[in-house]
Amino acid sequence: MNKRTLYYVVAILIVLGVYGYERFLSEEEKSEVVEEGKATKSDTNEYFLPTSTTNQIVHHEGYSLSYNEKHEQAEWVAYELKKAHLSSVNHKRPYFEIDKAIKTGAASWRNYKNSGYDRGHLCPAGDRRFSKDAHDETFLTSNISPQEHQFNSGIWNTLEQKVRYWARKYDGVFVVTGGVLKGHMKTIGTEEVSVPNQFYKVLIDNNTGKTKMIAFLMPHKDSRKPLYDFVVSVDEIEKLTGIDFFPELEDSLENKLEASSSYKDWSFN
DNA sequence: CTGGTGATC
DNA sequence: GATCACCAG
Repeated sequence: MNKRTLYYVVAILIVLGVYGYERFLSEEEKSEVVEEGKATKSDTNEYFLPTSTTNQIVHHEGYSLSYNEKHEQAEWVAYELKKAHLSSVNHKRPYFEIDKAIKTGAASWRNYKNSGYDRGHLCPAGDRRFSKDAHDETFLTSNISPQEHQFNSGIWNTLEQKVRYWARKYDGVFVVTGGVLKGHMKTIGTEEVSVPNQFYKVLIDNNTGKTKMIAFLMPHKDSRKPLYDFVVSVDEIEKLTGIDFFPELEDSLENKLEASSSYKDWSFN
């Protein structure tokens, strides 16, 4: 065998090897995560996971969530948005699927049909564009909440884009998002999916040396106010939702950061 | 980017 | 039900 042929054979073997490995990974994902919702998560993910008020945490490949059966949606969705996750690859939008990992039964997408409300992503599809699987995984019904289109495509979208900006600038952020599932709420569909009156987003950056947090609380309506007008302390969101956001942080650091509603460490430019 | 709807097979 | 074309903020 001459040298040229040898290189050719080696190249083929590498391609087949990578293909086989990806197949292996996708099989593993199917059996463990999508169907069973078992606890496969990164250490970072585990460290920053909030508490669940409903005792139903489900882990997917690209995000974890706590499902509230009564309100037929997640009380929080949490994921790490790494700088390396940011991608300009476009994927075709899939159909929403009922999340089989929710043991009490996740809401059907039919509840949203002709409801007048968007199927608003909690973990945005735009944050999971680095692979088709990660992107498609955001189209599970456990990852959506009814949102007014003007809100979703307006100030909420602006906030989501700002999060991507911060992920790029600060080399990744950890994100927790949800609707405030309290008080009187409108419902949609036969399963009575609650329409939150407020949405929140909590961010922590623990990888640029100094740990920093920022939290947003927004009324469920579009606004032309600047984003920083919606900054609140993490404590305020914990008080509203009953969720403890970063229980595994060292207590004195947690107390100090969660009490602050300062946004001086976060660039709004 | 964030989304929806109507026609078609 | 799946797809494609077309629509809006």
